[in-house]
Amino acid sequence: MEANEPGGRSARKHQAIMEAATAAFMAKGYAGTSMDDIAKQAAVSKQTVYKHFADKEKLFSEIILATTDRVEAMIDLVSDIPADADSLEENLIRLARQFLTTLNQPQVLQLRRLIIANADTFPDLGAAWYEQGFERVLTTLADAFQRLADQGLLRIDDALLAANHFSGLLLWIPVNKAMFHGGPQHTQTELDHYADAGIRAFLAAYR
Amino acid sequence: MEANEPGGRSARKHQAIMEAATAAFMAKGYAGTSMDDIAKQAAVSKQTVYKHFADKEKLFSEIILATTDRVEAMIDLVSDIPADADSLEENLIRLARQFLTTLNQPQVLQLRRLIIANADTFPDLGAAWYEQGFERVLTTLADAFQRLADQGLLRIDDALLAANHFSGLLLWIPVNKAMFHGGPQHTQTELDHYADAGIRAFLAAYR
DNA sequence: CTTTGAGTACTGTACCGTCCAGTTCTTCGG
DNA sequence: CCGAAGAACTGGACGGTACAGTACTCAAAG
Repeated sequence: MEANEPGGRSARKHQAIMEAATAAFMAKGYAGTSMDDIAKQAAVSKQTVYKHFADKEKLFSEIILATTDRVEAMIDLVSDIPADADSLEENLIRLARQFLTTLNQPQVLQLRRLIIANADTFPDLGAAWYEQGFERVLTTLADAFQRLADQGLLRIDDALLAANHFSGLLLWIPVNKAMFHGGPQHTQTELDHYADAGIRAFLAAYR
Repeated sequence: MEANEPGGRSARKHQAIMEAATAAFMAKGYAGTSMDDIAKQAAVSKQTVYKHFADKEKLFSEIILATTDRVEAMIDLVSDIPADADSLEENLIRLARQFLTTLNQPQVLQLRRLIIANADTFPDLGAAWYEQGFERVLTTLADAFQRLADQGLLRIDDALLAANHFSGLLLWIPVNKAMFHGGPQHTQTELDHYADAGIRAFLAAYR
């Protein structure tokens, strides 16, 4: 046999189910995805799915919580802003553009929609994802802003509030538009424009 | 006979179905609501429901589109900002507080979630609601800002962008939090705090 | 040889949309 | 004002389908 993936057969099946379920839920939503679909897509018998995950809800929960590790990239992105007075605007614009581009990826938007859509049925899940994903990025960003403030580059009372305003200025419009429409609605050029304008307003308020 | 509601029997039934369906969809989502539920809740036979609405999708569409008239109140709210230099901040804060309070009503949040959750299945519906609800308020707000700018009270290049920034500063955090959790998460005091802080940042950027 | 999985049939349930037989409301001619 | 034609409504049953989760047999991995 091919020892493609490490970690025994069972672990490989587990992985395959996770990946198939993630793709399926993302594409067709919770109610729109059947356990047969997932089993078929994972090239696995339905019995095996139920061996690894008690029921559909458990499977969904694990899928969603497993995605929170994707925020690590965002954390890294916002954690180190160079403390250089001359190039502050330039650096923030670069950060803002990456911020916007990352959060406008179809996968990210789809995940957002998936969680929001099922926040009624899985309130704990939505709350957990908000705290472990959303708020972690915000507090990290707030820390970075606080450092810039300590060095006199920004004028900030409440760093967390500043981080909130930062993301609100950048994200409110494009993310909302994407939420109500099927998917991303903006070209890279438009996103960059939002980023530039947002940073201009942010610096006018906080420098 | 009691002539409770005007318009013949048929019109009354139509109304009852609309109301019951709205309540049911809001509470339990599209997939979670059965046509039998709606009929029962409206005190109407299922046959009658299908007499008035071709199928479940049509019913849902009409329900959602009927809610766009609620934005009239918002339009009125933002359309007339007093052009008084001395009390500009005060007036904007009052506007911001009403803005936030209105959009944090459970019904409004629930409606948002309902539309977002089904934007995959009903893309036209999401787009229509975004344009007729969301964007109408934004353009009205932009017009109001433009008038203030013409009178020298604000310094604005792109009025629509300013309106976007206005709402982003105010709404991003509380609305997002509410989207991921079950319902509203904030006390009136917290909302007012967000409003005050948002306006402070807005005026720092645009006055 | 034991554990795990494949394949598949099966149970029970939920629900959309239709049909029908009988009842109630509305309307309109007389 | 009266009473019949006709439209709308009721209530329940039904067909068809989809799907969560289980049961069971047989093959294969370790």
